[in-house]
Amino acid sequence: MIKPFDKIPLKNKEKLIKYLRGYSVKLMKNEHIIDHFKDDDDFGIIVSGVLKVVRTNYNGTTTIIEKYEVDDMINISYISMDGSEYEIIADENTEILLFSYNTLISLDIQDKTYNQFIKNLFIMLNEIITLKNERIVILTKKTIRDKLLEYFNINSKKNGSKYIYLPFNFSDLANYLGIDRSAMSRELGFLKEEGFITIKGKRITLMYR
Amino acid sequence: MIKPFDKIPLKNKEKLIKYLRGYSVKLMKNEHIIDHFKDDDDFGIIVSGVLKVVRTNYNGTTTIIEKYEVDDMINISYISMDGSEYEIIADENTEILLFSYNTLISLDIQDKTYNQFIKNLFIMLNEIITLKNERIVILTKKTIRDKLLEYFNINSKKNGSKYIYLPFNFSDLANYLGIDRSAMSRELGFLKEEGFITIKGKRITLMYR
DNA sequence: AAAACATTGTTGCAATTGCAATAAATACGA
DNA sequence: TCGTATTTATTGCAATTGCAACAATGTTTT
Repeated sequence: MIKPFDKIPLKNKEKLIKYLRGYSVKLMKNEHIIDHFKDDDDFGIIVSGVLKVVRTNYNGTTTIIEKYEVDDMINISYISMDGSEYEIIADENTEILLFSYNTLISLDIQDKTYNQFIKNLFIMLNEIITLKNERIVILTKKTIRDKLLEYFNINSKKNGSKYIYLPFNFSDLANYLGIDRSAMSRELGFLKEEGFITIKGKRITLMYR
Repeated sequence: MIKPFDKIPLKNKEKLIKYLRGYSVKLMKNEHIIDHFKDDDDFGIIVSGVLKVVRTNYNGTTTIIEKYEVDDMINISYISMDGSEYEIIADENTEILLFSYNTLISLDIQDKTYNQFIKNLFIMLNEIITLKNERIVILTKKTIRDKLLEYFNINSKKNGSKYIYLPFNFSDLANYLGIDRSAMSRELGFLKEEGFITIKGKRITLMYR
């Protein structure tokens, strides 16, 4: 998996960051990013730690929408629009490198480091799109069962195995699939009963593969 | 809105395409793209015409998932995986420029045209991600009403107006929102009754703005 | 080890939704 | 303009789902 500064020597990296007027922000656990970034600086790279995007429900319960980890790229603008019900919060002490997206794309220089950086980001975006597409395919399925099976199939294909290791807990899975957790639990129960799957912790085995 | 070959003179563009071993494919209306591209060539740009991604239902009805028009970029690999229920079909006579994504990203040259091209694609991908995110936000809403209202809000914000002009028909809207068309029609009826919206053709007015 | 907290399982019930079938309205072509 | 095809509206009904409340299990902290 490619990273933002792959193939870029440390020295050049530092020059590049200066050039892009990137600056680092350090968040304590549970701090909100909104308090730190300026309007224009809508583009970040996680240097260390973890950021989570949470949605706070009308009744006060919060669910995690996404997680960003080291070397992930995050587009802050789409989440932090005013009136948004989403917030970006540090899940632990976290450092982010912030840029202005506009500065990034309006530079008109022929610089090897800069070009390599753009190219790395390009590749990363392409991977992100693949993931978003997968999620959209799942979310457009009509029933919980179909969503689960689609999720299973995609992930079983990915690692060429009938085993699936959930990268998060069942609560977050339900969230990712856009369904109620208890309803999902019920449906997983049916799938187990009918012999389609077995579950041990975060490992799901597809019996029909 | 940026295009793949912005800021690239025609002459350089032709050189670049040769360099990337891009080649053009012409599809007649209703032809499937699957018959034309090689495994490795998973990356295309629409030169003329329209491509549609359709999902064929178990009972034979097909729904349009996405449309690609001139200068749109299309990542074919994610759709054309075997066992996929999706197909890419020419909606009219269409010409596509096909590349190998791997060739594109593994080139290691310092060439102005090439770099500009990557940069353009980078910007385009970023826009695509914004759109995908919007759709995901909508799709994760629990009720039809909430999906509709979210869709309205996003689009009303976008053009800073209480009017929304649907870019497709209601059938495709239901599809975009991942819901049953008749159920959507019913809910739109309620929203009209309750005075939230009025509808005239493809124009929806938000009365609460 | 106990207590506090977090995650997962279960279930009744009401509300929402998909589905199917049909009617009405609109667009389109001969 | 008439007829045909496509799109949209309507509605009954069964199935699915979200919600709430609570139990059970697992994890972490003191």
